[in-house]
Order: sequence, then structure tokens, then C-alpha cells
Amino acid sequence: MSAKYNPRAIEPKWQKFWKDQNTFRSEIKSDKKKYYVLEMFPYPSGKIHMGHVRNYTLGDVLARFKRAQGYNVLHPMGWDAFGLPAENAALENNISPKKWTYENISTMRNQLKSMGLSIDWDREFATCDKSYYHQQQKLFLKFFRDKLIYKKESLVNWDPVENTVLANEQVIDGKGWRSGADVEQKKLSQWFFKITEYGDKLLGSLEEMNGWPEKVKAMQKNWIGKSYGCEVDFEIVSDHDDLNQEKISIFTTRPDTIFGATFCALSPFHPLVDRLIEKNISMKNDIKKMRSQKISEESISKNEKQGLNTQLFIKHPFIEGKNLPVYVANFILMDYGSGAIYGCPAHDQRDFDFAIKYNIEIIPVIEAPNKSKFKFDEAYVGSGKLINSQFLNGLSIEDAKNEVISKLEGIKIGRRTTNYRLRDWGISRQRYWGCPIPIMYREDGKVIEVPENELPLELPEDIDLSLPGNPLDNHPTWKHTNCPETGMKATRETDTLDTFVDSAWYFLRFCSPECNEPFGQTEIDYWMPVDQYIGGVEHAILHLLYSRFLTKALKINKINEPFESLFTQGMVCHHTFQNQSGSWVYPDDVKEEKTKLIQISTDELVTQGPIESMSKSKKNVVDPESIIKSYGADAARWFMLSDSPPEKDINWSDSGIKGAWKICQKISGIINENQSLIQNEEVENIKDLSSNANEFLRSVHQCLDGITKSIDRFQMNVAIAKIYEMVNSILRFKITEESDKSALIQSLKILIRVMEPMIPHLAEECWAMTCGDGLLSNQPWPTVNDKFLINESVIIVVQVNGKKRGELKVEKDINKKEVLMMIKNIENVKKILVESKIIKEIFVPNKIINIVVK
RNA sequence: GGCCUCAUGGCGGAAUUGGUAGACGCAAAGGACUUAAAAUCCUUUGGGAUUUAUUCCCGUCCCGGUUCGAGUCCGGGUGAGGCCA
Repeated sequence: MSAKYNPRAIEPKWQKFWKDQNTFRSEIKSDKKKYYVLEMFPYPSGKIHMGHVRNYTLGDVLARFKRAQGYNVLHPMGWDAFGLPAENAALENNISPKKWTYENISTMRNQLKSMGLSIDWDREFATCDKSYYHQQQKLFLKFFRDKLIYKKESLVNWDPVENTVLANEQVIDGKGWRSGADVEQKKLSQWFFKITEYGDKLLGSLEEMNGWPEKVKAMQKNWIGKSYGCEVDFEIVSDHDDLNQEKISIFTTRPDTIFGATFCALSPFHPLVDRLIEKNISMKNDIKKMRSQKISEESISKNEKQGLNTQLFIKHPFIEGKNLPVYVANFILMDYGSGAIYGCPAHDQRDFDFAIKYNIEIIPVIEAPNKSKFKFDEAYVGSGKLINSQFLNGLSIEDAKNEVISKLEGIKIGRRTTNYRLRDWGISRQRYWGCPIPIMYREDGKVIEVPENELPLELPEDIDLSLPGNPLDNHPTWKHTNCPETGMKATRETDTLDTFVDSAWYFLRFCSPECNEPFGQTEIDYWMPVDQYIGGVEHAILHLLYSRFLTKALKINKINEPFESLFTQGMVCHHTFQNQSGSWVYPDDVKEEKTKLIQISTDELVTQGPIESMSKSKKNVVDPESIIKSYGADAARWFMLSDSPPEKDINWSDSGIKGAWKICQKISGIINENQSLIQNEEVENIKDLSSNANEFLRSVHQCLDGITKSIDRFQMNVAIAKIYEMVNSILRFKITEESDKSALIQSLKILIRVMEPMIPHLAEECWAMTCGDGLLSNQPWPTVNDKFLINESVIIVVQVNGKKRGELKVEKDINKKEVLMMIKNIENVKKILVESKIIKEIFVPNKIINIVVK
């Protein structure tokens, strides 16, 4: 190594070395404990961003650390490569989605490699690889046979101009993102995963998942949304004889408020509504309008509440002669409960707003504990006792719920139900760039599986993306085929699978990426579950829930949950900049002149905005590639770890990355200076150390202990702080005699080893120039010498009435009596003791003595 | 509106089980080196008082409580963020 720290030279060198030596290739070693580290695999969007750098640095520190601790580590990488952006890019740049995707992968692979990650690149795959989606098609068929996949009609966002289905994010203010046309809700027959069948299991296991953040578990719990309620059948009262024979089944989680029910509301998609339209054509347009509104919980809560009076009524089950008007309302979801509710305006804000708007009766049935009167200005949703409710009067809400339900069950017009907010997982996408669904529809109407020997069912490459609609559907020949058994004509399913399916099992595939089945049992048995999964909290619900679901649904031996521990890292943030015309400005395009910020490219004045997470749209991004080019991967890694705890957002700063570079340079300098000393084994093995050397080694070992524990607790920022401390004490250490050199050598070797997970290139270089025995990455983690953790002398804090009044440096394990004697010699304490009366003495050995006086 | 999380110097943040608050880094100020600057090194850095040192007072969002002792535990409030409405 030259005297100057030169990451540009050493980093590629070591990356090549690791590759040539297959240092990070992993294979099953049944005698060794395994550790599976996985970061959420990236979408190949073009280039890596700082979020990737942070994510993969965190995982790499852990992977390298566990390796050093003797674990057999699996640390793979792949690509979540199907999805819409490839189709958009294809249209914009006139390049095929496949070509675009693989080019991006190639770029990003090189970028990731330049970070020096300890990844087993032999296991790499992309979900758009034929070999991957081949296996996924087998899984589809397996689940199809297991009746865990089924088809049903479901609503989609439909762009009538483009003639295509839109993803939620392609609908902007109710209009198609490209055409600008009003988006309609259209019913299409689509494939679903029966995830609801696993709702209870997915909820139940959460309790045992101690390695998961409480926050994420809470989010999943809310998402699954198990609630108890009941269904009640109401008889219809109307001018139509045929309807009067029928009942409306409504779902409620608040059966206690049944005496406060004053109206009924149906979803616009309720089957009864179709029949009403037949009877009353004039309603048709209004219903159609309602049906075209975007239906999601979020939009429903934001939209203005609208209702259409149907002129129907339902009979109240307990109040003779009381009929409730039936409305069609735009805030009732068809696929939650039964698609019909009764409204109790007094105790539900949404019902209250609706009642005020349509002048519907409001009857309070819950009295607040403080007995305050209902004020008719908003709904009361708190606790209380039942009033105005006949046989329920005086009961608590919980008791009233039970009472009503048993009464309803008794007269056979209602039943207790468990309801989930979780919906079945719609996996059909009317898209080209996704995994083809191995199903065909025979001309006689039968749904036929594509036989396994015809798999993989490949995506055609000669497609025309410029036509409206689904390219697979438009393809002249692809969808036409014949039934393999009967030879009858058949058409292929032209929907492709949601990309969340691809990512819901990739962690299994990594265990045996070449296997000609989805995964190999031996490999799964050895490697699974993932010991530590690391990724953004934005995947807290869908991706993680789907992965948990598929893992459970596969019923692999003993593997109940895919991810033993989950860590959700924070985002990378940066200041935003805007020029005078209000356009966003890249940080590299800003220079500081005196106190002013100037846009370099235009010379315009720039204002500095708030710190926000890096995003292309606000241009507050720093390109990892240019950072790695100018400061090196080690500095970039160091910075990502040093400033903030991993779970919190980190603010990118120039001074931060410069600081990271400085410490690399400093360490490089220290090792350089002591190169020949470290090689001197004779000196290293001197046994009889001076007290100076012992004190020094004590501080080094205490740092080592701190580093080890901090990495274990995922407090990488603390581990970094301890490395700084170690470096500082090495720099402060003055050699006065021969044995001191031994202590220094030992310390430098420890330093080199412990910095490897963070800054592996520099560490490897330092090792090579001093110890040179094989690769540092194969060296074990240094062990803490316990004798240095136990202090022979301790500092006991002396308190009077809980306030620190001095401290005593004493021998370890000294008893209370002796301490009491000693404190009398402390000036401050002596004074106080003379003047006051001792009431109590609290003594915590080796820590504190507290004298309580009056 | 419900549920959850969080609040520590100028800044990012440390602080096993309640036991020296502010580790470590950044920024800032002063000094050394230099013709000068950068780089590097040294010193100082929560606020205040003074007799300037084994000194005192205040201090972890606010109010109250438990305790010999609270950043840490409990109750109430304020503010910020997240998820679900």
C-alpha cells in the first residue's frame, strides 16, 4: 500500500480477489450452524440509489460479522424483475421490456459489486428468468389443485380510451394517467389467492414472532383486521310483492346499537340493487355514477357521502311497526361483511353525517359514563351504558352485544360472525411483463391446466406494446392453442401474475437456485428460515404478509414462518433545493458562494428546502456511483452506518462522507506506520506487560466487547463509535518500553479484524500488508479477553441525598464499611456529615454509595 | 377519530436491570505548522455562578407521582411521526 489511502486502487483489487477465490460462495455444511442474511431484493429500475446502499451495507455488515463468528452464512442477491415500469420504459424508449430489464440488471449488478458486498453471486437470479417463472408456474398449478387459487369476478380500474386495466397508481384524480379519460370500475373475471383461509394463522403466529418489530406486527394485525360481529336478516317492506318475500342480510360489529338503527345502506354493487334498477329505471344513471367511483377504503372515507333513497324499507326486528328506509350509499364496500349495513347515526360518525345530510332520525342508545346528554352535534363513540333499548337498557356495550346476538340467534334471524378486513389476494394483471398463468380455456368452457411437460409457458417476445390493451391478448398467435388431451381448440389465459407473487417465495429459491423443482427439500431444511431479513418498512404489509402466507401454504416441514427476524431500516434523506423559477435542483448543481447558494448550471439563486427522503421527483438525490468513485465504497459504507441508528432516517451530508473518508485515511496511515512492527511476532508474544500496556489493552478490549455487542443488537452506529474510540486510544498510546509494542500489535490486529464488516476493502488491504496469512474475510472474530473487562479498581460514585458529591477510586468488591470510612475523607461529604444526621446508607457494590441525611 | 411509536447540547445521536446524563461523530471557536490557504495536529465546547476546582446551582418537551436515587417506571398534558379510519 502506498502511504496515501487510495480506495480506487484497492477496492477493485479485493473485489476481484474475493470473486476469484469464491470467498463468499456458500454451501451446506451440516456440521456448521447456518445463518441466512437477506435484504429485500431490488427492482432493476436502472441504477442503484442511496436507499440500496444503506440496505445492502447493513446486511453485509451482519453477513460478514456472522461469518467471522463461525456461522455458515448464506447471503444471496437477485432481482425483482417483472413489473410495469419495464413496459412504460419500452414504450418511451422503443426497447423491449426484456432488454431494458436485463440491461438495468447488468448495470446495477456492477454497481452493487463495486460496494464490496459479501454476496454469493452464484445464486443470483431474476424473477423474469425463464427458469424462475417456470417454477412459479408449477407452484401456481399446485395451489390451483389445492383450491387455494380460484377465479371470481372482481372490479378493476378501466380506462375506456386505452381499453386497458389500470393499476391504482395509474389512476390520478379519477382519470387515466395517459389518456386523461374518466376511469370506470369494470367487473372482470380474475384469479385470486385464498389468503383469507389463512387469516387466523397469519394473525396467530404474529404473537410468537419475537424477532419482528412491534410496529410491523401491529400493522399486519390491523390489516388482517379480525373483528367479531353479527349478521342480521331484515325483512323487506316495499311496493314490490316479490321483494317482500325476501330479506336483506346486514353485517355489523355493533349489534348493541340495534335500537339506534334508523336506516339501512346498501353497497352500489349489492345484488339487490341490480333488481331495483330493473324496477326503477330512473335510478340507473345515479347508480352507474356511484359505481364508477373508485372503490377503496381510503377513497370512500374521503369522498362525500352520497345516498339514493330506494323507497324500500326493512322491518326492525325488535320494534313492532318500525320500518327503516333503505338507501344505496357510496361508502359501503361490497366485499366487506355482506355489502349492507344498518346505520346508527348517534354512535357512528359516518352514519351521523349521512343522517344529517338526508334528514334521518337519530336515536341515542349509549349513555356516556358521566351521564352527559347526547348533543346531536356529533356521534358519541365512547363507552357507556345502554339506554332507549328495551331489554338492553343498563347493560354495558360488551354485554349488550352478547345479549342481542343470543336473542337474534334464538329467533333465528341472526348469527354471530367473525369477520376479517383481509381480502383474498387478487393476482391477475392484464399486463405483458409478468409471469404467464399456465391455464387455458377450452372451447367447451372447461378450464384446463397447461401440463407440466409443456412448462415453462414462455412470454412471447414479438409483441406490440403500442396497441391499446393487453399485448398477450393482442398477440396474433400466442393465445391460441389446443387442449393437450382432447385436441379441442383452447385459448390461453392472457393475464399475468402480480409481481408480489414473484417476491413471495424468492427467499426459498435462493436456497437451491438451480433446482429443477421450485426448491430442494434438503436445502430448505438446512437454510430456512431467513435468520435476518432487512428492508424498507414500506413493505411492512403486502410483501411480508404474502411471503408469510405462501410459506405457510406450502406446508414445508417445520417452516412455519419465513423470516425469523425482521429489520426495517430508515430512509436516506437530503435537503431539497429550488431555483428562482421553482424547479427542483440537484444537490451537485448547487455551490455555496459566500452565504448564498447558486445553481452552477444556470447561475441562478437557489433556496434550500426541508430535508426529505431522497426522490427523483424532487431531485434531492446523490448518486452512489459518483460517491463511490470519488470517496470509495468503504467511505460510503462507513457513512451509511455511522450517523444514525439503522432504523431511523439518515441525512446525507457532505461533511459526513468526508468524515468517513478521513477515518479510512487515518486508519490506513496508522497501519502503514506500524507495518513492520506488526510483523514482529517475537515482540507480539512478550508475556510480561507493563501496567501502561495493560491499561491500554483494557480499553481496547472493552471497545471490542462493545463493538461485538452493538453489531449483535443491530446498533451499527454504536459499533462505529466504539471503533472510533479504539482508534483514538491507539493514537494516544505512547510506547515507553518493549512490552508496550506487544500491546500495540495486538490492538492493531483487533482493529483490522473488527473493521472488516464495515470497511472490508481497507481491512483486507491492511491485513495483507501486515499479517498476510490468507484472506482476512476468512479469519475468526477476535475474542474478548475477560480479564480486561473486569476492572481491578472501580469508581464508586458518592452521593448525598441522591446528588453526586464526589467519587472514589477503590479496589473491586470493597465492602460497605470500608467505603463509609473512605467517604469521610471527601471534603464535601465530610462537611455535610458533620452537620447532619444520617438516616440511611444505600450501597450498591462497585457502583454507588448514597447517604441519606436530614 | 382509533391504535402505536417517539421527544436528550448548535446538529446526528450514546447511556445493561432505575445508579457518574451528553459516549462517538459533525459543526463551531481558539492555537500550532505555513508567505498564505487547504490538509493535519492540539485545546475548548449543555446553561449559569464564583472563591477557577476533588466548587456550587440549573438541565433529558411540560405538570405531577413512585423511589435513597428517574432520561429510564407510573398518571396527566403538549408536540412530532407512523398505521388504520
